[in-house]
Amino acid sequence: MSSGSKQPAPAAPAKQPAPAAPATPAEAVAVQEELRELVDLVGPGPAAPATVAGLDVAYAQSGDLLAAAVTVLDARTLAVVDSAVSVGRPAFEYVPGLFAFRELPALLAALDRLTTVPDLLVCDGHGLAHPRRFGLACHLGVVTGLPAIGVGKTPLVGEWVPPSAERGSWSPLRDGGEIVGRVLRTQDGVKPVFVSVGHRMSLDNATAQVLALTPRYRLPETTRTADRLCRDALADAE
DNA sequence: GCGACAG
DNA sequence: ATCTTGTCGC
Repeated sequence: MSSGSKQPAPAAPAKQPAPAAPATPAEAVAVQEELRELVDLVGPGPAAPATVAGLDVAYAQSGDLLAAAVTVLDARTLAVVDSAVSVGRPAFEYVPGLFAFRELPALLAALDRLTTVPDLLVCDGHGLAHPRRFGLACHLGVVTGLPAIGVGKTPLVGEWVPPSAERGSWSPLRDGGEIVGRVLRTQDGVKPVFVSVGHRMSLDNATAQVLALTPRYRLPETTRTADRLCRDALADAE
């Protein structure tokens, strides 16, 4: 578009030029230290997103092949309206705290294949609830410019007390003197999940979105549909 | 030194 | 993440 267009430029979320892929854990840490400054902690993010994306990755037994999937759900009906997959190799060894570098390239490739742009990314892993406050959800949020939240099944950092047994109850996840997320009960009597902000979202809104995505099961429908898709894609690839 | 450690 | 049998419960 020329600078003489009638309309002002759309307020497109600023994508972040992807830094070179790190080759060593030390380089990966340096990338995190650099990108963490770009995380938007204010949000508050969309109160009523039209579409919400789920991202997940499945690995082959051999460990040298993976399939990444993104499913986009209508936030109101939770029906899948778009999806994409990408098969590849793990881009990094698995190191707790550097987990994102393994799956990021494949996840970004899958995101690129979508025909729509989701209003929110729901990631399988943590956001701020990370040793350097830059988990997968922050990384994906900063690189895509999209609002993002992290939903982890097990803790990585922090201390907490179990929330009461009813769906919707939560307790703060604390680490190093700060609140980095929430331990949220998504169904009565099930193990809680660990919700944290990724990018351009408030913790309150992140919690609300996760509850809206868990009408029946412990994990968000976004995660469930993406999990099924990447498993199927991996089976086809083998 | 020992234990913990997203997926 | 993935490897794994049965089992308890709706």
